[in-house]
Amino acid sequence: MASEPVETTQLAAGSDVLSSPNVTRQSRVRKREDAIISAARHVFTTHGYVKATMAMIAREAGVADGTLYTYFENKDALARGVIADYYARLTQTAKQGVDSRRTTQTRLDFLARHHITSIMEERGIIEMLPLLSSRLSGYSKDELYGLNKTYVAVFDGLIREGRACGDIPGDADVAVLRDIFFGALDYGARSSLMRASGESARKTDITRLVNRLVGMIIGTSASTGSLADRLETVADRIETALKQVGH
Amino acid sequence: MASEPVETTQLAAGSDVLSSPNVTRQSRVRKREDAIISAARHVFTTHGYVKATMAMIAREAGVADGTLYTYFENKDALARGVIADYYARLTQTAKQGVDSRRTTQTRLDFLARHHITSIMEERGIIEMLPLLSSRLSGYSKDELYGLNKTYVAVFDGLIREGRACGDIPGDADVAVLRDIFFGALDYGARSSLMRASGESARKTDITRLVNRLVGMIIGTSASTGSLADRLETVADRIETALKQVGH
DNA sequence: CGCAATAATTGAAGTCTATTCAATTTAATT
DNA sequence: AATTAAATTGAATAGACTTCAATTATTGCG
Repeated sequence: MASEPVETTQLAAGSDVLSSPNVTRQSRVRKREDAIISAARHVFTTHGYVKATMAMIAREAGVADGTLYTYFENKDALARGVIADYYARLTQTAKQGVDSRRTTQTRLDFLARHHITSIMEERGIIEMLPLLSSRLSGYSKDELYGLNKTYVAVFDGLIREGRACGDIPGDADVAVLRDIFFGALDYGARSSLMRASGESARKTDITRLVNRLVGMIIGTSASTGSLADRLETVADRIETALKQVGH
Repeated sequence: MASEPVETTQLAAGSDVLSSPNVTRQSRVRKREDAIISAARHVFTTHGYVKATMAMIAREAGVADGTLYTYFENKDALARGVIADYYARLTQTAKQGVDSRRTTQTRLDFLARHHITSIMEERGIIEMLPLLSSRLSGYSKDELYGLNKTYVAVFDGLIREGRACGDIPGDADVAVLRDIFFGALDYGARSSLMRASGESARKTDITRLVNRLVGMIIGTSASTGSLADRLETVADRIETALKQVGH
């Protein structure tokens, strides 16, 4: 429809990004990617994934709309980029904090506080996760799956170490403890923010939850009722069998 | 641009919805609202909030695009409608199941299983929640906040009753236990689905998590007649499974 | 340094989707 | 049967994501 090549007016595109000597192309590209991710993080957290627009992000990053697409395939990929960056930072600071502490209890305590605090601060980011996790299957191929795995590995290591030196009793599946730990913290973050009470009230919320949680894990007494356990296993099998009959 | 009133061809709009006698307008409207919510639930769960389109929903509900907007203000409101409907059903079945059991242990156990099972089945629905919760403030005015509150009230009541009759030791804040309970179940549902192992593996995941969780709250272990309690749990589950086969 | 080749950037155009609204059909009422 | 009110329709609108041909910037080389 449009016929003539238009007189484009583009002036001084990257005027602020570069201008210092010996910056290689690669370094400038990396810098721009950072700028885009920062802008995206800001826009996503303030407006939410749905209402955030690519135009807003481009404007805040100081680039044209089209430029975003040379760095990220689409809006989805951009959001995933933001989350990936978040996980990287989270894992790094978590490891650091854990390493600088000695006892199992203080380490667990730190990890819990670190997690819930980060979540509450950058809540909008993790909220995008379920949106993006490509409908169930194929998620394990996703980069985010791996990043999440390395993050929670910090917790897993703590548990195993704690067991080895007798600080943590019981033999519950680490996966179960992990679900309880992170699940409670995520949910707790949400509900504390929703109550929307003041800063100090939230502090109290955090302390109560973290203490309880760590206490439960460290003080867990092993229920060794193997007979009962086996009974439930039997129930599992009966249920499965019945369902198969149904179909 | 378009000038002339067009010869519209609309034929037999509600031909399938009505056609029985003494259906009042109100009842037809209610039926149509149900149809829309059902269609929306289906489309939202299969495609996710973002990729689901109003046109898809309208088509599946058997109405014109515009009709959706006489029932729900916009896409957001429609999604909230779906969630509200979900919560209503969830609360009803939860209450019912709890009331039909006697001991604190079996009740808690049922509630946990009921929750995680429902979540896993209709996972896409609750995943929309964070998207819709109007950015923090003002959420307490939201209908969904109230519905969630009445739902978790079932758990709260259980805890208080359990304390009153000595089944649940300790004096931890109920809010903290609630965060741990529902948080662990939500998170556990996600991670079990993500591992995407088979049907029976997921059953085992659920059993492990629920047992641990209930054990932690009740104060655990094989102290007082837990074998008998667990036996009842097993009976519960067999009954439920049998009922499902029946349908 | 000048020039060709390559990479990055741009923004207008294309396409798809949520939402509106005037016209129309259907139900309730007198 | 006629009138009033409600519900429904679907084409039109506006705005968002994404593409791509044209343009600009950067690198490598003689």
